[in-house]
Amino acid sequence: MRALDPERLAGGAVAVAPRLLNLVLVSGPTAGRVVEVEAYSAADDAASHAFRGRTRRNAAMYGPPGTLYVYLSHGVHACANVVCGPEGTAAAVLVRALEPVAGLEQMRKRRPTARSDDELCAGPGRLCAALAIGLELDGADLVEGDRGIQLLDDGTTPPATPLVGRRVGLGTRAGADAELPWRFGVPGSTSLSRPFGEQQMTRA
DNA sequence: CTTTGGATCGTCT
DNA sequence: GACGATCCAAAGG
Repeated sequence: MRALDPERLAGGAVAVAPRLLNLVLVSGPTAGRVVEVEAYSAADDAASHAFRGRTRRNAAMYGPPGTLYVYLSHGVHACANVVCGPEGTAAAVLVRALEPVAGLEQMRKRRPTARSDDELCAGPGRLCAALAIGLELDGADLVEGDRGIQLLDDGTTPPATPLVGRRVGLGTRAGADAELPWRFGVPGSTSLSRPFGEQQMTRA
């Protein structure tokens, strides 16, 4: 296990997102391997929280690459993003699913509704619950790991050919391009939030 | 299996 | 005052 090379966070959300696959997110005694992510560009992406400029909520997105951006979804679930470069552009990558690696006992206690270990971190809200990632961690430095949460490289390289698909759950915002293939996954993973490919349209 | 609606609250209009 | 980058349980086929 070694610290994340900052170079891996340079280059914009769409370029960075697939490169984050297979890194390990560690939060206290719990840890999971990143198996699914989504890119959120800023100025050119109506689906991004930073599309309309800086606000109190999205301030962390304007921090340096490697900053953790946590927001509350539907007043119920926290979702975690990794801010990437170039610094100040407010580009970020949403972590959508992890494969549980350590602290499974703790995760099961935090997520009693999970039917199997594969479901513990299979979803942006789910993984935050399993790793106890809350709003209080917004703005943490994932490279230094100063606040008990860190992104590490255990030597596993990103998949040469990641799964690619459309982003999930985009709102009905005018201008948001739901067709963009900005969702990436690790082929064969059994911890994805949902399948890739020409699948369901949970939104009409 | 698919579809539907409720929960719940910080943020922005 | 409206609305989610979601999750889950319940109801319907």
